[in-house]
Amino acid sequence: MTSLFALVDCNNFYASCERVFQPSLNGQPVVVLSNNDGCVIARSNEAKALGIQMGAPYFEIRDLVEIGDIHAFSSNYTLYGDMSHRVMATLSRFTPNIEVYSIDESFLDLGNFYQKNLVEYCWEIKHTVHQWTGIPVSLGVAPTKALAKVANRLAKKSAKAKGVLVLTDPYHITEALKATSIEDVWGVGRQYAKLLRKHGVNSAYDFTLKSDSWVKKHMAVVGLRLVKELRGESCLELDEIAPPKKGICTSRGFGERLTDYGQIQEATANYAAKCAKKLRKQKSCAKVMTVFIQTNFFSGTDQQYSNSRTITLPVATNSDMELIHYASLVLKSIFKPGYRYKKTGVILTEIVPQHQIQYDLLDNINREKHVSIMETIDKLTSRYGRDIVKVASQGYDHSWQVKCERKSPCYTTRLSEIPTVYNAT
DNA sequence: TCTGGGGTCCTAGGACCC
DNA sequence: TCTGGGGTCCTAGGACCC
Repeated sequence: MTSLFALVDCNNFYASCERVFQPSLNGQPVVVLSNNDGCVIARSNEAKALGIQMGAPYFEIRDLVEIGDIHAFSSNYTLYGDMSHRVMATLSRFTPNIEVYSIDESFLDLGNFYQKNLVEYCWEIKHTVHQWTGIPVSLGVAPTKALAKVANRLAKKSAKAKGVLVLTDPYHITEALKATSIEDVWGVGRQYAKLLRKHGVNSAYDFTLKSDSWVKKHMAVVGLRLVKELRGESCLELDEIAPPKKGICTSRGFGERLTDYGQIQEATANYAAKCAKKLRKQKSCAKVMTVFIQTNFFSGTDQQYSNSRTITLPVATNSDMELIHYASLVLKSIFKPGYRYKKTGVILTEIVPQHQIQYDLLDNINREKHVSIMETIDKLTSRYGRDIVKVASQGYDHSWQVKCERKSPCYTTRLSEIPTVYNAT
């Protein structure tokens, strides 16, 4: 049987989410900003047309925002996550086999759909998603995932395709590959693009003409898989079930530079609690923790310092109290006074299923109690909102928190309420 | 003044063992 | 003091993704 994949991609996803709830912004330039309102991470077509680049620092366009020529939003991941679920649920109606690849993209297995009128089916998918969720999507269909990516990109670019492109016959596939420059190929980043250009590879088509041995030598097995996919040989399967994460990280820049240890400690405690929550969500515990701290690399005037330390925990855990405790200890050991800090983060690795923990004979923590406390906290927060209950060292001042001055309401989910502080001792 | 955050996979090289 | 080779495990770093 021949394989066939559709790549469904939400157009300008974050910007589209904002527009669903403010339809007056349709046809207007809209951008969404990164944490701290630092730079542009999503743009509507109108914003792209104004020449605003991905990653452009916000201060470069602030004037245009202030006079109302561009509408800018702080990122609102609660809203985008919920909208993403709605889109994916809608897509699941169209095939039993779907891989949610990222917050705004899915691969659909259409292997059994060759006999269908594929173009018509794609249009039906596109219309239904738009009607049910308000989000515009584009579809690219082809015999491999890498080719479906190529098709999807052209579907968006081409005025004729209008968001749907089915690539099944060899002639059209070749034409599509010729029309795709090498840096636009999925899996070819800046370094590989440079290397390939140096060797005369300017398009995806040129790439398919390179020998397997050349590709393997310069781009290892990942590159080899990619070039085969572009030639139409399917090497990447549909991964329907997301495997549990092997590393979990929470880090953020502060709203302003911090020098005070207490504030940095509070931020770090909150990041540790966020990591713990992500662990519990996938029913895992972590055995190794890294904490890092850094000043602002971009500053030409500030004294620079950065450091990190990794520790192995006595017993793998997903408890807020325990992870906060260790994160605070590690932070203390790497914090040096006298610097203006920009960012800290907590990274957890050696992640194991929570029912497979190696206990330690010398362990004197009442783990059953921790588990039941965390279950209670999770229930309360899912019912009454994030931060309704927390560990005392997480504080409630939050002067370190990221700036998000232009955030839209969480239209589709419950709002947080006033926090109650839980004492962990 | 202002420049994101969270992941994955692969490889080379060193340490260590027999 | 010199003489090997092969295997495994771990880590750091590089490449990529959205």
